[in-house]
Amino acid sequence: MPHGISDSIRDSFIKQKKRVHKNTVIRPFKAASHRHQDCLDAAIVMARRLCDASGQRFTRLRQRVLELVWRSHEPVKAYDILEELRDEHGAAAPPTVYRVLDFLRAQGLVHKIESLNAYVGCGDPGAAHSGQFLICRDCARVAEMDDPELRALLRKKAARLGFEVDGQIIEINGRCHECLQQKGETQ
Amino acid sequence: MPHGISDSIRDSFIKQKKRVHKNTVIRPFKAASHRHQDCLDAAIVMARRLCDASGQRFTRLRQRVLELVWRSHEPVKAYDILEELRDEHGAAAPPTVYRVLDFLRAQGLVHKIESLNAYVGCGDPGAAHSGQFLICRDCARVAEMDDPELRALLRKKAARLGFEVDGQIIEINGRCHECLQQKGETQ
DNA sequence: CATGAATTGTTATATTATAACATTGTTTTT
DNA sequence: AAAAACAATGTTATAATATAACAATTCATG
Repeated sequence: MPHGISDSIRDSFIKQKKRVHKNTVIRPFKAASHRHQDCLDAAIVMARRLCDASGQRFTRLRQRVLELVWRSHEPVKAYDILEELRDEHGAAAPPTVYRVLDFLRAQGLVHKIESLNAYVGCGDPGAAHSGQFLICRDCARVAEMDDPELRALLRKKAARLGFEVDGQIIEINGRCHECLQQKGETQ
Repeated sequence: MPHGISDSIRDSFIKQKKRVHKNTVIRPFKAASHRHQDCLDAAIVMARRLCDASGQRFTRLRQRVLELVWRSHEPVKAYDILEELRDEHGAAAPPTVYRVLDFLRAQGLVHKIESLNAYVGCGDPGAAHSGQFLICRDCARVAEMDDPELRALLRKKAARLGFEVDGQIIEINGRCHECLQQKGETQ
């Protein structure tokens, strides 16, 4: 673990590692009050660790794009990242962004939400997985699950047709807890 | 049931209706030898029925686009449809195609495969559903399931997070039975 | 510091989709 | 049947998403 990272981050980091095979929610809907800087910092720390471990270079550009993806819990569009990079950095063209996104996806640090053409940071980049996303139609935030039961059932149902699964895309639309509550209040 | 439709189509039509709530496979991988014209004819008959029933107009253009979507069991791209229309018909621009596809999707006659930006005919357009797709990476064909167990489990898992589901996108990548067999043979 | 490999920059273009308004076709009303 | 109202399609332009191909730079390593 690198120095200079707050205790709360180290704690959540450790908790996250412990929970990997118990808890299927790997990127929850966080309370509005949560300290998002911690999410961001933790994501960067994890990314650096993973890249170091696998001999990949976690360059300034890659870090910056990952930070932009983690700017919030809403999916981020490639061209929004591009615009931000241009503001900061002068040069930047679509391939810059897409290449970095491809890299981050290959490392499991970022997922693409196919139904939105947008990208979210992965809450558990250690384990390879394709993720199961809950997308709130009101606040636009995305939570990620990786539920083994779901994966197993899918595999079983597919197997009935003689189909061998090697990847799944699951994107669930609906309303998150917070938005449901708010809806209740205003009515 | 309209006249002039072959018995085999009527039979499969009836069978399909009977099976709706039993069988979760609503668009199987068909044997290479199947008479695809029957798939196509059945789709058109169903479409006309549904449109008649709901007071929508099943125009020549809409029928033609639906036929093109059903040209095979592989997903079809919007611009491929467009090109075909241009060949046949002279005038045609993107909005022509996208409007018709939107209409067909709204009627439940066609699904979009989000991960491919492509469209497939629905095997059970009567019941509203979002479908669960199996996509073969070798032959590119798509099968559709609508499995209540899967839907229920998803709903349950989402509910644990207080999330209310109102739509799901499930696209499974892998290899279909036929392609797995062929792979076995050649090795 | 030379070399090769990885990364990033640059230019151009492909692919997918929608906005906005004009025209045509079809019912419905009169 | 004419007019009004509405639905469907045509047309032009452009937005949004993504990749190809090649050049320049950076970086680890000998």
